[in-house]
Amino acid sequence: MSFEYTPPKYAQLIAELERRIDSGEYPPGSPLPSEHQLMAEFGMARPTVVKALGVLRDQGWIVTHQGKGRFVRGRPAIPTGQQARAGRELLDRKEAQVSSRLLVSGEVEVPNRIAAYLGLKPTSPVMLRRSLIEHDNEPTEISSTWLPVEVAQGTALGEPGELKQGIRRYVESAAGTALDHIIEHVTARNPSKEECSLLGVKSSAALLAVYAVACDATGRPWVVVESVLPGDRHELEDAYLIR
Amino acid sequence: MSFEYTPPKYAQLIAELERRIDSGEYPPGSPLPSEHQLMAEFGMARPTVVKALGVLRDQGWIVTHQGKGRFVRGRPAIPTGQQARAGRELLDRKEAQVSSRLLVSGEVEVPNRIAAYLGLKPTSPVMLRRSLIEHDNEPTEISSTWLPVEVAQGTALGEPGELKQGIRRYVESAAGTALDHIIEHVTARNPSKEECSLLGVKSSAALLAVYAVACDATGRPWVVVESVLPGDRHELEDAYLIR
DNA sequence: TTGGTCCACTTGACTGGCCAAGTGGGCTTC
DNA sequence: GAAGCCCACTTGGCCAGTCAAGTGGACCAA
Repeated sequence: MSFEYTPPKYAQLIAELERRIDSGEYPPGSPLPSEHQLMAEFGMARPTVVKALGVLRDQGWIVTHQGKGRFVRGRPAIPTGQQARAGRELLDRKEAQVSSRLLVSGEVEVPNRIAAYLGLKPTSPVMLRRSLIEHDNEPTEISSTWLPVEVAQGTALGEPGELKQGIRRYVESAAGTALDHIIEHVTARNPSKEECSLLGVKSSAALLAVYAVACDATGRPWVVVESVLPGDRHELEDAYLIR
Repeated sequence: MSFEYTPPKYAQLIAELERRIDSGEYPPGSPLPSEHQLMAEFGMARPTVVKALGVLRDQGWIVTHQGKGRFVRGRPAIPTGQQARAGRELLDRKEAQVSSRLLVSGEVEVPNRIAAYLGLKPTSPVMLRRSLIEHDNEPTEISSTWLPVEVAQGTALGEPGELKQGIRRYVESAAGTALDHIIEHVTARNPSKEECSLLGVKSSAALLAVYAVACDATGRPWVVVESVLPGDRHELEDAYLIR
């Protein structure tokens, strides 16, 4: 009895073709072997070859022209859809991973913007957990987590202790459902007095504010994570295919 | 002879299942009909049904559990991967579509940031095309296009006339290759004196600056499009699945 | 030389079938 | 009654083949 894992044939073909493109054996712009040639070389049926090539096309490795063939597009800008979006990183970041100092953890009256994102009335109470994050002993970011008090009850998010997991875990267990998607808002604004002293910037400085609204599959928002960064020290980067 | 277009069977199944999910006939969390049931209902072979369901899974409509079935995930946050990224919109926007006033079109010495993005030496000449864009008779955005003079020669990008197509068309014909991907940088900063008067903001205001670097498949940058927006009037929004 | 036809080659769509693997309920057996 | 086996049902992977549609070069005829 053998317990070895052998990946599916089509996955092996994907890996081999990716390797050849990456190594320069199939340079950008060059045609790939035709379906029949790949069938012969790898001993697969045509649907199997086509399935592998379809994945490579969806991932941006190749383009296809009916009647002509498939052509190498070059190394995808984003390694297989795994781009590090700012909002997702905020949700899954663990407090132990960064040098941070907890500023607030408790109930406050909800600010207008957060109320709009969470679909709450203007004076509702919300749980706020706010930390100052430092890099190289310099304050570089204020991270705030906002969620309705009903959701926060029973979680450790209102406690002063350090969180052992990312925010997403806590919210998903309290919500009883998986978080499905993020709606990200990016804007620029001037700092408040508190932000001036915390970040050590002038009151006329430009701050980059990122709001990540995490929703379940029905579109209901559960939590908002805010990240405030000095604009002169930070830059958001994102890469994607034009298609 | 008939010239009617009939979409492929699998695409018809995709459309029908999307409709049923959207209408609430298949509510979130509920199981989809099994492959055999769909085969019987729509008169398709199994691979055809599976192909349609695979697309729905990739687009985030459903999740699958081997041995159990496929389950509705809810309406995807992003309609079919067609999210409007800021950078792509800048590249394909046509000047006739927006109310704009051309400020600059000609050669200038390259700024440091643009030189870094384009991989040029600090004092190289570059072509700059800059417009002030208005909405509701109010200036709301300064859009600048930067590209190496060698690329700009022979295109209409240096001419004062209105561009008939999006920037991407001009650059692709001059480059002789297709633009493949965009690397987007977002940052916040204070306005220059010129930007103050053009946008009608104070010198302490916070501006949102978006830089879209368009590259070909080999990763070579061809053009940088910069968009400067007052932070208090604009907000970038983006939605994506958590996975 | 020019124009058009034909054909080989490519990918796209689809069928009908096979076996493997995961899940869960019912049945048998102890 | 409880543990374990069996089986029906599900999706995952794969094969052999058919027909349609797009591309481009070879070839032929005017």
